[in-house]
Amino acid sequence: MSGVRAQQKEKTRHALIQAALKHLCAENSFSSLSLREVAREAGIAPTSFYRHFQNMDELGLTLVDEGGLALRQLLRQSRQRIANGGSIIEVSVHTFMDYITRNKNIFRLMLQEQAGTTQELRLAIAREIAHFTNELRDFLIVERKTDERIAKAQSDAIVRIVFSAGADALDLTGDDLRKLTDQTILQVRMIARGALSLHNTN
Amino acid sequence: MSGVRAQQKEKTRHALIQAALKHLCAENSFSSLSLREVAREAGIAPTSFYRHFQNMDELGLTLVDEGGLALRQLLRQSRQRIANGGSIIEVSVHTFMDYITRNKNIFRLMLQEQAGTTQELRLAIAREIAHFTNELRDFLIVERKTDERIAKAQSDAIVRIVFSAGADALDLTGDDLRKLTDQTILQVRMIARGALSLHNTN
DNA sequence: CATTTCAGCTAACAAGTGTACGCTGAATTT
DNA sequence: AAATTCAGCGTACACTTGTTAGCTGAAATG
Repeated sequence: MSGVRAQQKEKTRHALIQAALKHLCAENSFSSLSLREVAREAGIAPTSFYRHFQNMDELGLTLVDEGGLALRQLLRQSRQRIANGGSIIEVSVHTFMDYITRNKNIFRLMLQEQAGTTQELRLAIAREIAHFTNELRDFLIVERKTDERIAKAQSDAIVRIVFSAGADALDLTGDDLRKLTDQTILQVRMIARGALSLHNTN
Repeated sequence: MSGVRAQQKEKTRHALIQAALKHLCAENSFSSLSLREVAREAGIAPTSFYRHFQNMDELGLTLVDEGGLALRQLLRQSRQRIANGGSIIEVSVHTFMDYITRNKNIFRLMLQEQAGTTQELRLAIAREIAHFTNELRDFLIVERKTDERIAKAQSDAIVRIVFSAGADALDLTGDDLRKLTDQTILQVRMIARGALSLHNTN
């Protein structure tokens, strides 16, 4: 029942995932990563790859799903920090930037394949982002009593800006990163204020 | 002096550019486009490609530059329409969406390679976007007397949102496209109002 | 008219790719 | 203890890729 065999299989599956992630950087996109490369890095024969994934796209899908999961967990932490008092905007943006700088490769994958070649991957990424947007929208409606149409546009705008800034954050460190983060916070504040203003006048 | 020869060369150079553009769609990214494919489509031998570009990256750079040029020209038109009266926000967003739907492939290229593998291309695209942002920022400072820091954040936010929405617009038509455009206008309004609000209180 | 230039060609290469096929041996099941 | 399963392997095949080297013939130059 312990499953020595299944355990070993899970292990090399993980090795494949790690191998793929390792090769993702500014110079190597996921779509330019070959099955053979991944297999080599993971220490198995190319043909053994098929024991774990039907093709590279399926591996990519797995990466996106795992990345999305990590993101959502972080968001939950973020919401807790807000519940304990603290600016929702500041905390959220900082949380997001932290996530990105600590999971650069997964985020890069999402950025690259968001406009990439494989429809399935594109959809998966769109789904992850929608997840993000919807949670924020619901928060705005329930906690902030925001009008639905406004809340939808507002959450969508915020997510777009934060993701876009996140893309730029990948190549920054230190003071530049701090500046970008501050500007992003300012921008999200703009949206929040603007939404409130439109809310009250319409 | 007429240059029958130079004329012919320019012609096949154009054919190469068109061939590359033709193959850009949701299913074929620029980075997955091979030199041989482009040459085949343009009707020349693979090796003749080198008579025009040193490598594929140089072709990509050319595409980005040409796309950026078209975009800037459109922006100028847009600004004229504003001078003749009309909401700057509405006109600008509509102009942008028009550009995208009419130049889908160039815009796709920019989206795909914005987070792509070739540094030179990435930088070129970043430059084009910065161009966009800077012109808007200057407009805000000069015409709208906006504080510089606010103007910078505001223009940056607007460009981020419009580009991001543009990416989604690529796959939409008819009513969906109209809805997205309307929402984008609303979002830009939010930012404008929020910027004004922050401007007056700080 | 003689010479030079040069866009485009063919042939060829080494390297890398995805994937089909069938084998092996250890883990698992019966 | 015998039978089955199956993760991983090696071999092999048919392609595609970028790039080199050298030729050709028409256009440009003097």
